[in-house]
Amino acid sequence: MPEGPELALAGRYINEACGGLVFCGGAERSAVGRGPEVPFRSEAYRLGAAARGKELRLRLEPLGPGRPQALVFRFGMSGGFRLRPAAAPPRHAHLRFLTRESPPRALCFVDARRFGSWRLGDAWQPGRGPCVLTEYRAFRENVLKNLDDKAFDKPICEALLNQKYFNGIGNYLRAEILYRLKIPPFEKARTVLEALKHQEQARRKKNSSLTLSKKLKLKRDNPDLLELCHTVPMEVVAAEKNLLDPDHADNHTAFKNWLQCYGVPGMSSLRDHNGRTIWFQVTTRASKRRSRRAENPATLAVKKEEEEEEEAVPEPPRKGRARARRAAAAAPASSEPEAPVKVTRRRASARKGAGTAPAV
DNA sequence: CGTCCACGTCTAC
DNA sequence: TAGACCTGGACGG
Repeated sequence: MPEGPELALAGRYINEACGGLVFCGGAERSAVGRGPEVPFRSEAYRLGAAARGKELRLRLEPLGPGRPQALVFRFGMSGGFRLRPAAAPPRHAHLRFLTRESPPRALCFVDARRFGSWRLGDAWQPGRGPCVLTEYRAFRENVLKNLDDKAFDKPICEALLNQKYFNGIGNYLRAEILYRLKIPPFEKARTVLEALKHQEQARRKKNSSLTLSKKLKLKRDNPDLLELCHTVPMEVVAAEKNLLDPDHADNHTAFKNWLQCYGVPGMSSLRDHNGRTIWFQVTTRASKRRSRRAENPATLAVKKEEEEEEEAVPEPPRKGRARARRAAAAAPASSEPEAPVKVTRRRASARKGAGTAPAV
């Protein structure tokens, strides 16, 4: 579930499904939940939610006397919220808020892997930047004003996971965003982003004579990297229709269909320096020409025809820097030169699971 | 059965 | 920059 869009959707889900409900009692915490007991109890209270990047704030507002209580959640790899009959809570529900309905229901914070957590109070985690979804202006400025930060010494694909600057971007979004512009993932972040500044200025000059509506259209049709950090996650939020049931089957299917790069057959993948898989498309001179011509591709058709050509593989990480605990697979023999890094190119026929296809 | 992989942080050599 | 923290799904033998 959980990158910016999923947190935003969880917030909407809570507000829409629970906005009209009255809750009562305290917050029931499971024995293993990664968060504190919640010092709150009320005979009648309401819930409201707001998301910022990869955090979600929940407010418990008593209808009668009593002080409100706020909680800030992070979802880790598997967290989310569900409203369920209180008698049949989902597995791994670590915090539950009961409604006053006749057969009561419970809004549950569910998190199988327990990398998620909550804290008391309404403060966002200090050090996380503005939300790419809800604070676009501030987000953009925060990046462009701080390009001297060493965070931008890193490859763009790694910088995009830095929540100090890209609060809400995660592993699938970084792939989808870079893919839209065909930016090689291991290009230095500062180089990519400095270019935006100049580009911004150049365009402003060039377009100064155009009408406002033409300017807007130009901007829409040629989004830069930072704009995509906003619009791409917005697409996910807009696409999800079954808000009231986060685990409705259609949702997942729609999401899978939306992905153009992450985990998609035909795309390539590498481990970044933190051992995370970065998905991207190997670009060739030919394919660049092709996509420039196509501009608004009937995506599926374009993907299919992607085939063998001499490739301009992005600068790979200097080392395999792979997973945590490897079963001593690749021989550690020769130290440097041949990086154990594999560029995997999946053909359309390849099996669906990630990491299956043969290296080329 | 087993191994590998997963939408994310954290902290400790 | 390795791990640690977790469960569960997909796939292989």
